[in-house]
Amino acid sequence: MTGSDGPMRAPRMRKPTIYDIAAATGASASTVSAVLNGSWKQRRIREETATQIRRAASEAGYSANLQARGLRKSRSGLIGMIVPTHEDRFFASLGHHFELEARRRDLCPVIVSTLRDPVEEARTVETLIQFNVESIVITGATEPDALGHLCAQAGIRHINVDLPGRLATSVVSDNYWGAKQLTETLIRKSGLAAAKAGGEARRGHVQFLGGIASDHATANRIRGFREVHEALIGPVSETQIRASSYDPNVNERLIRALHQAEGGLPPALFVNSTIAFEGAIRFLKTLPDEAFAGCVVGCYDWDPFASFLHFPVTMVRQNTEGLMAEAFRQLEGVADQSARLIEIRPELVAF
Amino acid sequence: MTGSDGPMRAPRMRKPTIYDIAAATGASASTVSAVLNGSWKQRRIREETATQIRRAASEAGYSANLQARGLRKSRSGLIGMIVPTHEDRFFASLGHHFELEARRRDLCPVIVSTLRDPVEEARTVETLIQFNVESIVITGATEPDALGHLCAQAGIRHINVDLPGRLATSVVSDNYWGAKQLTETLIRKSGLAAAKAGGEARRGHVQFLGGIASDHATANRIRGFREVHEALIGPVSETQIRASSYDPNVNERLIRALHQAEGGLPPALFVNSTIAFEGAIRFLKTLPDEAFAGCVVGCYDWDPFASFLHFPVTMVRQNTEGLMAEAFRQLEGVADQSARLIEIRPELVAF
DNA sequence: GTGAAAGCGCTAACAC
DNA sequence: GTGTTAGCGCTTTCAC
Repeated sequence: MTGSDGPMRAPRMRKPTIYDIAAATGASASTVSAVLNGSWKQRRIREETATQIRRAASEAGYSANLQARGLRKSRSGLIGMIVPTHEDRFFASLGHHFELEARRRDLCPVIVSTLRDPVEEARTVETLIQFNVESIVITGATEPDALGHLCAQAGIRHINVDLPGRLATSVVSDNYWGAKQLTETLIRKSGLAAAKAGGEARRGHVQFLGGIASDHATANRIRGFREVHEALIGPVSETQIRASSYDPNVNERLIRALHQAEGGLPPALFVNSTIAFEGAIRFLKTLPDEAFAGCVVGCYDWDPFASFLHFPVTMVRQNTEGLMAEAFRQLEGVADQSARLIEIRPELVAF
Repeated sequence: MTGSDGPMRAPRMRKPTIYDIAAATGASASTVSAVLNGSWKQRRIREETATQIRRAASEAGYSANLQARGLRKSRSGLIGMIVPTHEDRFFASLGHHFELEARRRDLCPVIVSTLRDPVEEARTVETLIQFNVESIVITGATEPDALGHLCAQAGIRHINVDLPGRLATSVVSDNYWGAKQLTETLIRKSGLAAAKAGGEARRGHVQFLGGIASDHATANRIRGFREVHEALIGPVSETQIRASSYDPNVNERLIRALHQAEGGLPPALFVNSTIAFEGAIRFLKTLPDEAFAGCVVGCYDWDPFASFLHFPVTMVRQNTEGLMAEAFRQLEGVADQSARLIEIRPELVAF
């Protein structure tokens, strides 16, 4: 039993402040502050005083109150990111790289998911601003500009990742390019183009499934899909594109209905996002292996397990590390007023 | 162009404070504060003053400084959680339910991943404490008690989820029970017990792969595995249990080596965690379908895609929602000093 | 080399 | 019903 108020200090006792350390060492609060936060080089403090203070601080279990520091310096050392969900490989990976980049800069990463709910998104951004975060990374927001507006109003640097906005620089995947690559691969593998060239008649057509046609990513993927399809096969009909939702259940129903109406799977299937894919395979797995003989499957987005299904899948793997690295580069760059759009190419992975 | 300093206020201008609103309305700072933070019921403020203040605040784009409020009230309205990674279905799902529970209580959820790095874990918990979070949920920590100690020292309520500690109540999956179920299913499906009973000789044995034998979860799963194995088949040999890492690469090598040494797959394979499974299937997918004829596969943990591989897999799905709900219940309960261990049963999912 | 004092923006007595 | 005042714990001139 030492008389000290050391490491086992009873819970809920007032945490020690610089004043306690000052009193304990006979130094002043400003000296303690300087010693403990590293700003002491400018203050030519005697080595002896410094060590004494540091010892006292560690004995007392002192640890700075970051809210007080933040208030005084009007900075927080926090950097925020909002994502629609963590339960998705793409966003989880973006989050992972966000944390790495943040830590590399001695910032504390705060990621909050908002479930694609505009109200929750706004509330969250508002909260981050109120905590004085240094900057905000906005990913997969339903209304990037509504959030951009909140940030601009508060004078907080921010950047859109994945989905672009007009109020800040945006770093997005090159969805158009990726969709073209994927579509071309699917059509080639399906033999549809060759069949058409040879005058052969083939039942069914290339099907696009999942996502929301009006959102930026899906819109560009559809554009890429359409363009390649038109070049290689011909016009795309309305029913070839079913992009009304990311929801697994909805997409499960869609593919089932499609299968029933057509009496089989389409010769090629372009599934937009692993989330939609998850729904689709719930139905697909009920089919016998033979059902896949005449169907090639592609998925925009990547998942390690999806690469091991009982039929081959070509996937587009987005460059999350590159997206995040570029996002931080932009956040740190000279405040180029113009809201630029930067596109990062994904990678095609075939199995 | 209104003369107002409204929504489009130039970036980086000082954000308005209650004093600005006070000056603009002729009220005092405390009145403004009371009106704007809802604590005004006790202060019987005239409806007229209140609306006037609210209007001025919204015109000025006022939003409270949460660091100042937190400093004054010594609370932050934040609740922290640390996870080893977001790139894993189990932790992503835990995180998701953590956010739901937090929001239901009007707390701002802050999840930080620490990559199973003890140093990063401690630094992160320290930072959360410094921000005065209301409580901390610790999941998948390498050293729960080291973190528990930091929290106890700062008088912060905390709870261990998934991996138990001795310094705080722990809510964990019933790994022992889950492993028994899974092992029993695998042995039954493999026909090993029947073969043994019938005096038949069968090549190979049930293999346990992945995880770290010394960590709590793995240890209990091994215990369950061993117990059922001994009851149904007999003693477990050293080589039947390979639990040295979660790393996909390591486990890919392990299963490959095993396959080579035994000249085929084991009659039953118990893979511990989807992460290890991800590595295992990198090798398994290189094998022809016939290779799986005599091998039944199980995975402790669940992934939607893993349920659609080209061989059937039995999986254990942990009850993340239940774990998190119980964690919050405990955090809110009367500060029962004893560090209890609460186990939540998972669910067996067969495909 | 070090201390005194002001103030970051907010809340909560207490006064009137 | 509303204003005055005193901090919360820290950083930062400025003085000595």
